[in-house]
Formats: sequence, structure tokens, C-alpha cells
Amino acid sequence: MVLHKEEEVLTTYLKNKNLKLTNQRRVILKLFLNTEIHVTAEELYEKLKHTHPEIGIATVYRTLKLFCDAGLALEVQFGDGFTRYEHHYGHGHHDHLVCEKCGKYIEVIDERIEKLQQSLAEQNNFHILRHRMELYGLCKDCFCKK
Amino acid sequence: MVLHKEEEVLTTYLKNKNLKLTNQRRVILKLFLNTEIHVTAEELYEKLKHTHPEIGIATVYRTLKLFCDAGLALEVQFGDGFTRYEHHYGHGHHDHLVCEKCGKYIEVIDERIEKLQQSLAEQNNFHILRHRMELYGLCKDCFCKK
DNA sequence: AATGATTTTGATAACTAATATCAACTAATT
DNA sequence: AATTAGTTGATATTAGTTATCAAAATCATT
Repeated sequence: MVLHKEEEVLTTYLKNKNLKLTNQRRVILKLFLNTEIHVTAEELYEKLKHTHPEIGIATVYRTLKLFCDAGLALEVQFGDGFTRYEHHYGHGHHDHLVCEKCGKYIEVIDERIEKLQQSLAEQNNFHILRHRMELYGLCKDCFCKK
Repeated sequence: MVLHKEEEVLTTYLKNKNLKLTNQRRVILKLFLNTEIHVTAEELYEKLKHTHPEIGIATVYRTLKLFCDAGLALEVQFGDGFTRYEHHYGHGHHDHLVCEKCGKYIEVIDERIEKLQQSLAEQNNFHILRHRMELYGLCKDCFCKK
């Protein structure tokens, strides 16, 4: 529930770009930050419908892209056809464990793997700008339940 | 240009499933195997248009899915909105280096990383079924040119 | 080779996630 | 309060892919 910092980041970004802080942007930011970490635009829109039926879906899409530009969100794709957005401000790079049964996403980071990725790239004369690694399978709960 | 094995795999698969070996399937398989390893359905369709204008795009989509079921192809997605298909028969698991400038894909495999992924999953009580790792950046050529 | 049951095909409609359009509206500056 | 420039919501549009369905093709059987 710590909004202060993120709201400040957004405000600063908007000011620098001569953009405006609208009520929609405030509302969507609040909801985004209080929602599970990997949401789609549609999911956010569904949640908004109850409390803010006046906010259109186009605005949700637009605003999430804006958050990415402002460094508050990051686009991720897990191959199910949806673009998801995760919290980015104050979050370092990480990889994902994706449970294919319950849909849970665990964020992980392993420095040894990061180093090996770098050396693997060097062996191939490749200059890494970014990377993604997702391990798909079953979380403990789903694995035990069978 | 070694088609024999793959054609046999397809034939066997079709027979087991009581499906039929059509000329379209033969043509698309041949083209798929002689085409760069990560093609989209649209790309294959474009190439076919010249030599086989009678083959529809729906058939290309359908046939690529069929190849996946038969173990001849594998779906991959690099987040550009296209589903790509790579050769799968006789190809072991591998990861990708993706050049964001020229679009080249290099296939790589690093056993040390594979092992660490396994141990990372275990630390999190997670049971891996499959995974993907893509390193995005610039290949040597594109990096030197600018 | 003809038959017949079943699968496949191509044209096209439909679907879905996401983006573009645009007149009405709103925030922020003067 | 007026002005300017950005923003919004409804909706049309786009793009990749899948569904529909009558006509055509495959293949086992005769």
C-alpha cells in the first residue's frame, strides 16, 4: 500500500513530458499497484468496472503503456496471447517460475545463471541487451495434488 | 535436403491417427524443412504462393500445428506477435540468442545453465516441465556496424 | 478401377487482443 | 475565466489466428 513513491515517479514523469495527471491515471495506478503482480489490461478493466464504470478499456491499455514509459511497469509475455504488466519500480531484474496448473508466478533470480548467460553470449560473439527466462511446470501445491 | 526420415515420421503419425497424407502436407513439409529454422505461417504461405498458388493459408496454419503434434515442429514465440515454428525432429532442447537488429536467431545450449535451472527450481519447490530462455541483443555483425 | 466412408481443403467469416480515430472533455497555465 | 494542448471513451480498425462448411481428395474395400 505504499503509493507515495510511485505516484511521485508518475507525477515527475508527466511533468517532464508535459503530460497531465488525470484522475483516470491516478485510479489505474492505485489499482495496478494493489493488484497481483502480473495483470493484463482486460483484468484491470474488469476490476475497474465496478468502482469506475466511466473508465474505458482504451484508457487502461494506454495507461499501462504510459506506466512502462515512466518506469513503473514492465511488459511480460508468457505465450498465452496476453500482454501482462508487472510492477517495475524498485524491482530488479528477475526470472519467472510459471505454474501451468494454477497460473501462479514466482519471481526468482540466480546470479550464477546471469553470469553464465553473459559468458554464453560472449562465446557466440553476441552482445546481450536484455533476456528472459521462464521455467514452466508445477508449483509444490499443484505437484502434490497431482 | 534429407527428407526421408521426416517424411517417414509424418507418414507413420498419420497412419496411427487414421489421417491422410495429402499433397499439400507433402509440399508444406518439404518447404518447411528447406526453410530457415524459425518461420511463421505467413512466411511459408508467401513462399508457397509462387509455386503452389492453390494452397490456402488456412491449410498452412493447420499443417504446421499438425507437424507439432507429429513431433516434427515446435512452436516458439519471441514476443513480436508471431508464432514461429522451428524444426524439432532430431533437434535437442536449446535456447536462443536473438539479434534485435537483423532478426537472426542463434541456437545455443549450456549444460551448466540447464543444471542451475534445475537447482533453482528445487530451491523453490518447483517441478520444471519445460523452459525457455532467450537472450536478446546484437549479434557481432550488427554490434560492429554501430 | 469403382465405391463409399471419412478426412481434408480453400474461401471466407468470425474471433480476439490491441491500436487508431476523433469529437467532446479536462488539466494546467496565463 | 479563458486559452491551449493533452486526454478520454466509444467505436472502428487492424492483424494473427481459428472456425465454418460445401466441395474435393484420400484410402481401404470391393
